[in-house]
Amino acid sequence: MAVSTQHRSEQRGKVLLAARKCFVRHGFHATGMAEIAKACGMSVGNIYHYFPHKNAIVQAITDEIRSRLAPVLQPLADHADPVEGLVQIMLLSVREISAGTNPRLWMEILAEVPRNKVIRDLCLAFDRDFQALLKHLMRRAMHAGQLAPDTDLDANCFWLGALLDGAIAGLCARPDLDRTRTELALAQNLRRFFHAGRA
Amino acid sequence: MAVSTQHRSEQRGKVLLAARKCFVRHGFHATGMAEIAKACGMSVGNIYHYFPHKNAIVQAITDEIRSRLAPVLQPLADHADPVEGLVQIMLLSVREISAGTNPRLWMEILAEVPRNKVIRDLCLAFDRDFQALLKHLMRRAMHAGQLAPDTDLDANCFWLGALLDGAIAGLCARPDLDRTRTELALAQNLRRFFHAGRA
Amino acid sequence: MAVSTQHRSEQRGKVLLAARKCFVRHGFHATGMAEIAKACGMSVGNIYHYFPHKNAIVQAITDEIRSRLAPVLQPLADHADPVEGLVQIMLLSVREISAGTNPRLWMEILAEVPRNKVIRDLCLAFDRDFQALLKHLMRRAMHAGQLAPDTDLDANCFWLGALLDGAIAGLCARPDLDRTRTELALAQNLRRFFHAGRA
Amino acid sequence: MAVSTQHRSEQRGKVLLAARKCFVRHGFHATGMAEIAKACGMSVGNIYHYFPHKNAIVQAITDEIRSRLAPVLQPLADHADPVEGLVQIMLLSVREISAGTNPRLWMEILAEVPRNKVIRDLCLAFDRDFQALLKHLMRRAMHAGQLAPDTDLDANCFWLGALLDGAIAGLCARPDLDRTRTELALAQNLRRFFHAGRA
DNA sequence: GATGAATGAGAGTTCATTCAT
DNA sequence: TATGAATGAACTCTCATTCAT
Repeated sequence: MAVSTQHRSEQRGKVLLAARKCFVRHGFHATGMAEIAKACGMSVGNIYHYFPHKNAIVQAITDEIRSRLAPVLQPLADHADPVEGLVQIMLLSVREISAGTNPRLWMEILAEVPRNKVIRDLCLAFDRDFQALLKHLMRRAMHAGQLAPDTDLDANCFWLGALLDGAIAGLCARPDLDRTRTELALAQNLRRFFHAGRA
Repeated sequence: MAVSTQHRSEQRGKVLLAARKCFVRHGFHATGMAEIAKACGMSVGNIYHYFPHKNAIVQAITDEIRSRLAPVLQPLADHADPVEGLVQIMLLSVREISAGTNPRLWMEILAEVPRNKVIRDLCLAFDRDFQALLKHLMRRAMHAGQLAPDTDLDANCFWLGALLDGAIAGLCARPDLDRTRTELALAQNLRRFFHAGRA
Repeated sequence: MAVSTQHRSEQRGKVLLAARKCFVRHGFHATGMAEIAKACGMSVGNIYHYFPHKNAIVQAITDEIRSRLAPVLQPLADHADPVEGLVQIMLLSVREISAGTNPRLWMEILAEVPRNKVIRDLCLAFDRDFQALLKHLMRRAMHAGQLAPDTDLDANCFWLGALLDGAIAGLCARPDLDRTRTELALAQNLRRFFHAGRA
Repeated sequence: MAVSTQHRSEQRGKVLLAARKCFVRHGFHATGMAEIAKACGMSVGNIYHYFPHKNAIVQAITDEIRSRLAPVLQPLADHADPVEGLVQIMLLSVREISAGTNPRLWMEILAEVPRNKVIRDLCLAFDRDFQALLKHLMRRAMHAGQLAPDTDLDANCFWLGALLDGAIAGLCARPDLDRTRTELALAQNLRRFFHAGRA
C-alpha cells in the first residue's frame, strides 16, 4: 500500500511537472493530452490512471502553485510591525509570482477562473485566506495608529490583491521587465502609502 | 458603393456584437464559429465575408474595446492638477473596465496576450500610450513638488497598470463586488499616496 | 443583338483567358470561382451569366485548346509524302502541346478525362478525328509500300497518340527540358521508324 | 512490440487498400477522408493514427505503386541482348500500368505531379532510375552496333517514358481497349525501330 | 448586365476520453 | 500498471452556386 501510494504520487508528480512545462509554452487549451504524455514519457491512457480528466491536472497545478504560497505568508501575521508585515507579504507574493516561468502559469489560472468552477473555488478559497491575512494586519496597523481609522479594509484587500494579479498580467506581456527594480518600487510605494495613512 | 460600405460595417457590427456575447459566456477558445453564426443570425460561411478568420474577430473586439478608452483619457493630460489628472485617469479606466460584462471580455484579452502576437501588439501599443500619459502627468506632478523626485516613474506606471489589470481579474472572480465602494477606495488611496509623495 | 452577341463573346473570352492563367497555376480543382473573378476583373456572379457553372469553363477551355489544333493538322492529310505528313502532324502537335504553359493545361485536361464525361467526350471526339487522320496517312503509306502491310494501324494510332499525351506529362514533370532537342529526336525517330517499315 | 508493429502495418494496409478503391472511383481530390474511413471500416480520426494527413496516404500509394515496378525491371539491365532488354522493360512496364484499375491510379499520380512537390520528387526519383536503366541498355546496344551512334540517348529516354505515361492516359480514356493487341504492337514497333537503328 | 452578399454542405484535422489487451 | 488504438463530435475554413438589388 505504502509502495503503491508512493508510486502514485511519483507518477502524479511527473505528469504535473510535464504539464506545467507544456502549459507554460502553449496555455491550457492549446495543450493536448498527447503532448503531456510525450513530455512525461507516459502513454496517454496511463495519465488517466492518475487524473480522472485533463481538468484535474489543471486543478492540481492550481492547487499546488497557490498553496505553496500560504505557509510562507502565514507566519507574517505576527510580524512585530504590522505595516512591515503587509509589505513583506506583498513582496514575497510578487517574488513567487514573478519567478521563472510562473507568470505564464498564474496567468493561465487567472484566465481559467471565470470559466471553470473548480478552479474558481480553489482561487477564491486562497484569496479568502490571503485577504484575511491582510485584513488582520491592517487591523493591527489601525489599532497601532499606523492606518487611518476610516480606511475601507475590504476594498484595500481587493486592491492589494489586484496589484498581484495585475503584476502577473504585466509580466506576461513584458517578460523582459526588470523585476528587482519593479519589486523595489512596490516596496517603496507601499511603505510610503502606509506612512501616509498615519492617523 | 456607399450603400455597400454601410452594409458591410453594419454586418461587421452584428458579428462583433454577437461574438462579444458569446465570448463573455464561454471565452474565446470555447466559442465556435457556429455559435457566433447562430447568435448573429448568419451562416458560418457568410461571417468569412466580413472577417478573414476567427482571430480577426477577436482582434477587432480587442481593438474596439481598448481604443474606446483612449480618447476619454487623453484630454486629462492637461488637467490643471496633475495628481488629480492621474486619479481621474485611473477612475475612468476602472469604470470602463468594470462596466457591464466588460471585465470578462478584458480578461479574455489579457489571457490572449501571451499566446497571440497580434493581440499582444495591440495591447502593448495601447499600454505604451497609457503609460506615456501617466508618465507625463507624474513628471508634471514632480515638477510641481507633488511627487518625490526619486520616484521610479516607469515602475510606477507598471504598478498603476497592474492595478487596472488586477481589477479585471478580481471583478471576474467576484462579480458581485460593490463596484462603487471599490472605486471610492481606489480614489482615496491614490490621493493619499500622492499626498504622501510630496517632496 | 449583334452588339450583345459580340459583348457576350468578349466577356467569355476574358473569363477564359483569366481562367487559363489560374488553372495553369493551381489546376482546375484548386482554383475557385472567386480567384477567376478577381483575375478577369468581374464579379463572381457575373461569370455565371456567361457560363452556367465552373465545369462549363473547363469544357470551353478544353474545346478551345483541342480544336485549335485540328485546322492546322487537317491539310496534312494530302501531303505528297504520307510518311512526312505523319511526321509533320506529330511535330506540329508536340509543338502546340509544349508551347508556353500549355503542358500544364493539357495535363489538367488529361487528368479530367476519367472523371468528367463531357470533357471525356470532347477529347474522344478530337482523338477520333486525330486518329482518323493518322490512319488515312498510314494507309496511304502502306499502299505506297512505305509501311509493312501487317502493321496494326489502330494500335499504331494509339501509340502515336500516347507519345503526345506522354510528352505532356513529361514536360509537366520536367519543365526545364530542352524542347527543340526533344522535338528533333522525335522527328528523327519517327522517320527512322517509318523507313524501317518499308515493305 | 512486434505485435503492435504488425497491427500498425495491417491497419495501414487496410487504409491504403480502401483509399485506392476510392481514388480509382473519384480521384484524389474528390475523395474525402470520410469516404476512405467508411471504405476501410474505421473512424476518420483513427486514420490519423496511421497517416499524418491525407497527402501521406496519396504519397504512400504513389510510393507503393511506383516502387513495385523497380525490382522487376532492374534485372533486365544485364539482359544478353540489350535491345530485347529494352523491349522487355517497356512491355513489363506497360503490363503493370495497364493491369486492372491501375491506369486510373497512375493517371491520378501523373496529374498530381505538377501540383504536389512530394509526389513530384517521388516520381522524378523513380524516373531517374528508370531512365538510367534505359540509357544503360541503349549504350550497350550502341556499343554492340545495334543503335546508330548519333542517337540522342536522353531524348530517347524521354520518349520511351512518354510512351508509358501516354499509355496511361490512353487507357483511362478508352478502358475497353484490347490491351494484348496493343502490347503486341508496341513490342513489334520497338523491335522494328531498334532494328532500323542498326549502324 | 452586373454586383457581391448569402447559403449550406462538406472539406481536412484535432482531441479528450474510453477500453481491450 | 501500462499501452496506444479507437471513437465521434467538434473545430476552422472553403466553395460552387443562387439571388436580391
